[in-house]
Amino acid sequence: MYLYTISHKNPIDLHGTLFSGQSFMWDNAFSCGGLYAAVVRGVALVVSVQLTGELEVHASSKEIGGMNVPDFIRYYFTDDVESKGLFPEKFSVEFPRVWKLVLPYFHLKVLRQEFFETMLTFMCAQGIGMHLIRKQVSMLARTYGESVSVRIGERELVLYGSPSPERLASLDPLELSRCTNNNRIRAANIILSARAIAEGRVDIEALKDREIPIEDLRNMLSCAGGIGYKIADCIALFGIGRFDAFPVDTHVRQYMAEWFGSEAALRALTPATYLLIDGDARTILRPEMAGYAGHLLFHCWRREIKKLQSF
DNA sequence: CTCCAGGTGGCGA
DNA sequence: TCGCCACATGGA
Repeated sequence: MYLYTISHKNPIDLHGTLFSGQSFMWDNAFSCGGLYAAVVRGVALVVSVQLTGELEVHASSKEIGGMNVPDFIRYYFTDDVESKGLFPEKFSVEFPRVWKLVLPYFHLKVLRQEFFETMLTFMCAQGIGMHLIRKQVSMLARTYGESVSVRIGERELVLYGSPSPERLASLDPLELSRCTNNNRIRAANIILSARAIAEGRVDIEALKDREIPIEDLRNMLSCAGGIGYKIADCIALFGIGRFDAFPVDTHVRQYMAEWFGSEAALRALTPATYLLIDGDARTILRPEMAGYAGHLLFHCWRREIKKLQSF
């Protein structure tokens, strides 16, 4: 293991709500007591925040995806995204009550996670509670992911990476459904998507082209079975780093109605309604950062209003 | 028991 | 396009 002490510009707190996206849904990457551990691109990472505010990082390799560890960590935790610029200037004046509520959530970071890992975890996140989603993701990793054993001082940790498309491609839906809440339709859809990637029928690098308008990207991603607008936007936001993607789920719909008076958000979440709410959000938030800011609002809503404990 | 959870897709009117 | 319903499980 290699040890690094990494300075960063923006506040990063590994406690509680801090982690965004499926980072803390991803049970293999846990963040308890200020500690974060995960396998990223085959490299084991154990990260903790020091009293000085710096990050202490144990890594099983000096390099991750062609980057040195400190650079990768700052990239992965989106240290380049300034929390000050997430909301429009006038937001605090137009919505003072929401502004006051969301202020404590500015330390929350949306992570730049892997494409297939993001697709897999969010395909498991349909109409069920966070608890069950984590259970599926955890079981998928322990059953089909590659394990990496690491030693941090006296602590022995066994971490599991996200399953590769190749590993899942050859599975039978009935077998995989043991890890997908017994939902065979979901398992079959995951296998189909895994095959498409493993066989090179989906060009992931092409999807990462920043020139693609977000509505085009959403349409391209939602072509696959089991992926609608919401999951497509989640993949774009968390798996491609498209912070302009604004996933609308049951919680977002609720706060768009309650906090911002969106008429569309009062109606059932059909595809047409989805696009209307998306449009409303872009008039309230900075379009290019709508998803990132929306994610702070998402956790704020769940914790402060809905009083939910789970992340 | 009922309702809701980080939805999607098939169906009929 | 819109309203139901199945898919599956678990917690409040």
